[in-house]
Amino acid sequence: MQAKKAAYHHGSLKKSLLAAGDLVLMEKGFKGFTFRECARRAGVSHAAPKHHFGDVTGFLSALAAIGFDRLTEGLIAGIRKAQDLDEEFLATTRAYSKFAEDYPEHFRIMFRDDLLATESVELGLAARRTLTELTNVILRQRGEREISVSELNNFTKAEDLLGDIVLGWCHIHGFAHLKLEHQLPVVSKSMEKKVIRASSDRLAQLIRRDATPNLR
Amino acid sequence: MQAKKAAYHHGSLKKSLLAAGDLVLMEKGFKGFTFRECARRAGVSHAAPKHHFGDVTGFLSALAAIGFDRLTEGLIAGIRKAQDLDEEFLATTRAYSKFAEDYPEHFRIMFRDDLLATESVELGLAARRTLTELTNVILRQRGEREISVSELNNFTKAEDLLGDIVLGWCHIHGFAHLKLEHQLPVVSKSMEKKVIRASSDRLAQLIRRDATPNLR
DNA sequence: GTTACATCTTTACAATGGCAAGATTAAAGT
DNA sequence: ACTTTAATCTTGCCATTGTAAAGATGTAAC
Repeated sequence: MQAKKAAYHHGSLKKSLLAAGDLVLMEKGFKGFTFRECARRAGVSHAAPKHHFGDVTGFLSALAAIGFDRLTEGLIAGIRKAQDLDEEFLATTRAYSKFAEDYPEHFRIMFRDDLLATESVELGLAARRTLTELTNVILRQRGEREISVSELNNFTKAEDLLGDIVLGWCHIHGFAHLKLEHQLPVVSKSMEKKVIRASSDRLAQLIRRDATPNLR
Repeated sequence: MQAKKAAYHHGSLKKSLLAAGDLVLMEKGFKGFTFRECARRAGVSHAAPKHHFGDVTGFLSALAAIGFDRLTEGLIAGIRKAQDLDEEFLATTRAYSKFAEDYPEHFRIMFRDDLLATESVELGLAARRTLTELTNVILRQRGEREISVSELNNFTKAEDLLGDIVLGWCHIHGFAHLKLEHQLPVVSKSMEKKVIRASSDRLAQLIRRDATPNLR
């Protein structure tokens, strides 16, 4: 039954290929990531993936979408652990950075516009789910009502809120990215912890301080 | 004389290869970037680059170093245009982002630890020159004395200052990166300008406000 | 039960990075 | 001046890759 026989029609090849690609990305990294290797692991011929993903770009987009979903989950889990609003922004920063640390190769392809099929709705939706989570972090800091994914578009038109989102996300993303690529001028692990706590807290303070007081 | 005859010994192949690689990166992007194409443009055989750069990693590192130097120059030029300290941080953010816009493929390889030879002193120095420039932006905001490249190591040990550098650089880098990869939730160009001005100014204010008052 | 379609394989092709062996030239000894 | 040594570049080679085309196989629709 679930013993994968060598049937001509695989049955769930798309899933198997994604699982294989996910592994290859983690084990061999983007450099060692090849279409053919993924096909080999899925136990099919090297041309099989074409029917499901088109070209490499399409395949990477699907893997990037998985990455975004994993990031979203990581953010939710990290936020849940935060005791109160004071710790939530720092928790978000940490969760975001932890994802980059745990899935560096995913993180890399997720933010590579040139390697992805930007028209992929699947990828777009996954990215929007992540953005919604980040937006809600900011909204809570501002003491405002949270939104759902479907409301995202309307909210990004408010200049005030958009400014806070950019302020927060740029910091969070910048830290995770610079750390991942070893560009941060930090000497020790403990120093890094102190620094990111300090800067996150200061930023959260700033966002809350400038928010309209009557709403919180 | 300077008419490049087909001499067996090119004379300045390293330079020519770098110039070729620079162009290929800009014209064809990282995806179309190949060792052989660069060799072709330089008018040498496909195996010639090996003597000068080893493998692709080494070659990309040299190109990344060029990118960092270009970024450093862009930062200096942008900062010079700023009228006063109030505008300097915003000017830095813009210059950094402008570099990412003008040289997207350079930007991409510059922050790809896995593609570069991290042991390259050339690359390390170029990156440190950029970091020094950014550090000085923060130092000026704090009303403190600027540093030279050689002093960089000592200064990154001060937790207080390091926090401000991380705060500033993460924002600057995060914005440039997210914008380059089209992940910013901005609707219009004008909106983007407003937002980045607002967030940069708020951040600069924060850095200055928390700096020790007696020093400025 | 036949026809259309989706899925997967096989084969082929041009291109790439890296290696090894050889050709050519410059430089350094002597 | 002559030889030797080392640096530089070429040629030829190999395994590997992504993509395309055509064929094989099974599924589903009619």
